[in-house]
Amino acid sequence: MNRTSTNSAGSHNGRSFHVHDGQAAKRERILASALKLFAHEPYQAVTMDRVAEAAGVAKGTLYLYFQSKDALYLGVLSDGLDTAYRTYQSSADPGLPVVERVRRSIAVMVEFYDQRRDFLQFFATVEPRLAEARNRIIEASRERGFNFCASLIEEGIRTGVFTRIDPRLATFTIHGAIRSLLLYYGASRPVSELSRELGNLMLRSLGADPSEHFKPEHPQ
Amino acid sequence: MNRTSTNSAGSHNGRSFHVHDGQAAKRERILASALKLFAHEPYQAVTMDRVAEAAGVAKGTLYLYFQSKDALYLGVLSDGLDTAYRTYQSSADPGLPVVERVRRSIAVMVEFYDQRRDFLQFFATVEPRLAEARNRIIEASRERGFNFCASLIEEGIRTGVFTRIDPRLATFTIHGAIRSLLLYYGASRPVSELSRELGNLMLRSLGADPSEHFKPEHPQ
DNA sequence: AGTATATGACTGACTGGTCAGTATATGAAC
DNA sequence: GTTCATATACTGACCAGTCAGTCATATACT
Repeated sequence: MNRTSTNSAGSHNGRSFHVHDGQAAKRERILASALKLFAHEPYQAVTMDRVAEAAGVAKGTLYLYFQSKDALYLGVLSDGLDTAYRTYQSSADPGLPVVERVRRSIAVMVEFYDQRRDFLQFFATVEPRLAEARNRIIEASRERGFNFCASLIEEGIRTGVFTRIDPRLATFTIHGAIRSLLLYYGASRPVSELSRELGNLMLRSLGADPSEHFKPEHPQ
Repeated sequence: MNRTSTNSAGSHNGRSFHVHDGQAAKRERILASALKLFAHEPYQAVTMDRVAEAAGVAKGTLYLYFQSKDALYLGVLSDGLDTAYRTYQSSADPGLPVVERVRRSIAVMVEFYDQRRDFLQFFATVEPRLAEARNRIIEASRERGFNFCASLIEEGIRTGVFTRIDPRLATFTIHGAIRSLLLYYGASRPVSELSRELGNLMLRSLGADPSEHFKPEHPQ
């Protein structure tokens, strides 16, 4: 299914000029161009010719890196999801109390998608019940993210910080909220502010007093 | 744009057999068939031939009722949104206290989409940044729904039932939560139960004690 | 030379939309 | 109630455009 997965990359060459930048970096360029297009137009409307043009390569080249249009679409998707999950995961700080970790998780995710509007848009309009492969990727990734969040909430319940609620339900609430917040709330308020307020909202919904443990933005 | 809108219908004929059911009812049949297809496959994959086949009419007939494939898609969309908003609106009971009205709104909306999984699926995957017309319909409908909800919350804040939060933010949270709840929560728990718990969750996030005003499911 | 990579004109399949023609309904005239 | 006339609803073979994917050729690199 995938070739050129994570191969060679930088053998021993010294040159990396403007055009001939690369081997596998070109794959990134194609993915980036494709994302930009897919984010603003439906699958159907994005032609391989235009992807090629945007990426600055010939159409045939696309087929050296991706088996098909579908595979390209899928590549964009899994690439983005991987990054998302890595970011999400890496921001976890086991030292902090649960309330803060929840707050932090929300903030990180909001920030992540806020800085990647294209991917957000793209991801928001992926057809869930589509081709099997596509489905499995999303499903799996969603589960990963959800479980991460749900177990956090579970811990909170266990330790008595949160009310006894369905962690899965709460997780969906949080993720749904972030999604619709970023997609539909205009630019009338700065995102960081919204993010904080959303955190409070969510913590309150979990039965925790958000003001209680508040500590203002300890730098890094 | 639309012909056969709400015309003649039943002149004076007595017969209405299985096939020759109708004039404008056929439009509904086409919309229903199209919805079923669009809900499970991307726009691209749904051909007019298959819509025609599913609706039991010839392809040409589709073009008697809809100007184009896009118009058909759009028809499915606005049809569903109209129904949604009407349901939403008609469930409003100005006599109830705010807390109960919020609870009720959530319940009604969850139930509505739960009974219309196809439309939910369809609606969830509509490409937001698509054709202008499509956009305007969704945008307008979303605003209507949001405003309805937001003003409810505003009232709650004014009357001191809710904490001072951004009503718009809270609205997005609620809608996002409903959406992701229905789309991703499996069948492991009955929807009515989830709906109630979600109501409590949301009320708590708004700063109201959900158990306080609780009254068990007054019939009708 | 030989290998890997890139190109872009070409093709074959697909599908939205059309339209000339058929079927059905309505109704008037006898 | 039969016949004919007119209007309306429907049909499906057909066409023209589009586009994913191919491949013979070219170019760069070793």
